[in-house]
Amino acid sequence: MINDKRYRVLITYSLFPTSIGWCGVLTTQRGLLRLYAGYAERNQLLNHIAGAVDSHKKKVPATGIVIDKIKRYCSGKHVSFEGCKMDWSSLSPFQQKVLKAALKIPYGSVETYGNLARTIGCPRGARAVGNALAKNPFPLVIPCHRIIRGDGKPGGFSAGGGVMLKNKLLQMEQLS
DNA sequence: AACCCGCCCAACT
DNA sequence: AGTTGGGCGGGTT
Repeated sequence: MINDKRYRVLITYSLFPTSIGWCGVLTTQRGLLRLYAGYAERNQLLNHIAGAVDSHKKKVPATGIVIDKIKRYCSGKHVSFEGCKMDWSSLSPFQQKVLKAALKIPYGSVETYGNLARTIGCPRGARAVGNALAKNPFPLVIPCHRIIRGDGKPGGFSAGGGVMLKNKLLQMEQLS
């Protein structure tokens, strides 16, 4: 539950439908706080948001740079999320290291959990990397779907649509 | 000090 | 191709 004092200031949220399902965005003045993607039902998403933050939040229209990028990405466009301001304050140093390394994997390419572990100087930390990615608060923007297992299988995906969505995103990027 | 994991690798069948 | 078993490191309770 994100109900820390430091978040009490203001959280805004928006919901919007896309080709990969309902998506949602939570923001603070520090930037993007959390992103949701791939929900079949709007209410599902709403419940997840309700479970993640307390009542100090305000609904705002689904507009803005980040949301526009997400919409374009979901329609199959080659979108760079570079420059998106994100609120990292609730993440551990290790999670930040993993997510920032994942951020560098370009559109249309993939990397393995093991290799990502090596690039952050943690050569036997593949599983720890998976653990950190499982809690990625910014799916799509931080492309955790581009990280797959060493044997070529997709591995897991904890955002809205599960592994099905992971495969769909990878397929979308190959075709662009 | 136990668990739990979006893993990996070698060694099998 | 699938399965098994040991090892792994970070996070959570």
